Amino acid sequence: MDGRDFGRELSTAVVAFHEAVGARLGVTAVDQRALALIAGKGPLSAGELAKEINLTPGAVTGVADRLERAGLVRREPDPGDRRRVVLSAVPGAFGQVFAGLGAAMGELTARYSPQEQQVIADWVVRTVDVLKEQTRLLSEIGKNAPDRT
Amino acid sequence: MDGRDFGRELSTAVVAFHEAVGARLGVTAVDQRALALIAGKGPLSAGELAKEINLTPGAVTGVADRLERAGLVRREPDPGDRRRVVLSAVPGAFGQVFAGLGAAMGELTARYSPQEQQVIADWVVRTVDVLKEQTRLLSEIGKNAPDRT
DNA sequence: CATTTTAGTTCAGTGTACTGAAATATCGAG
DNA sequence: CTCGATATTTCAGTACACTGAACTAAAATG
Repeated sequence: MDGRDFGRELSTAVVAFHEAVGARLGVTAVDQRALALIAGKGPLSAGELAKEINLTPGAVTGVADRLERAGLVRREPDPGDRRRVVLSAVPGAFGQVFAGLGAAMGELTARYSPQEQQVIADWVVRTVDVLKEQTRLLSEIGKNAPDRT
Repeated sequence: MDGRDFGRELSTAVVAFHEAVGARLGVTAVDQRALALIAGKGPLSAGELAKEINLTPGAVTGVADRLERAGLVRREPDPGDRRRVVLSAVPGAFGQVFAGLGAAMGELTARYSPQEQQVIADWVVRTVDVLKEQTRLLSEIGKNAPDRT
């Protein structure tokens, strides 16, 4: 098993898991990426989110609707500018869905020695960087339409 | 960084990458899971694939159409039973899309010692198992509709 | 052979997420 | 206080994948 196959199996399993989560909660893959952004970068306004995920404002309303209905984000008017709507992740809600996974992963990780955990953490961090870079490349090249007949 | 966060960042990056690939090739997330199945389990008939990914035969025709158009699978009549259509992964085609990723991952993995690679491989395998198990759990529970008002 | 069963495609209908434009509400400048 | 600019929502129209049923072709059964 080399680096390639690592990725293949793992990424298939990850995608399948996300699909299951999405089906369970009634949110799309895009919604989940939006949630990850909100959770990661802190509260975002609808407009900021629209730019980040490259969607029209109208579509973002839909994203926010679904995430709010699933109990994953809160939608609050910005006290400083009441035109704005600030989306923030509901603390713990994300974790609640991923509770089973989080627990299982914690348990799994605990079975490795601290040095081993260090190696794994290092690999994951670097893998994430690689994925981000490759995603960026794909998106840029992807601006030429895929060749169809 | 503990086991939970491993998963979060990594899985977000994986999903984003898959979305980019899908957009580039004009295939859906489901199509990609189908491709992974075909590549992993060897050639499958349309009917077998339908059972595996829980889709109607009609939908599978669409999956096969898109994968074939993207040059990722071949569609050939089964010589032993000419009603059947066998879907097989086009060798290298998958790799061509994932070439950049594969190369980068190979390079990344090579930077670890054999023992470290062993640890990583072990962790990945177990993580895949955990993901599959959690996906299964979600899908089963998910048969109760998500609670909506 | 005739008949039934099985495999896959085609097609009409449905659901859903996206775009683009109009509507609503609030801010900031003069 | 008025007016133009900005943020979000609403809404009609569009695109697309899925279901279920009808259809075509080939195999198995008697």
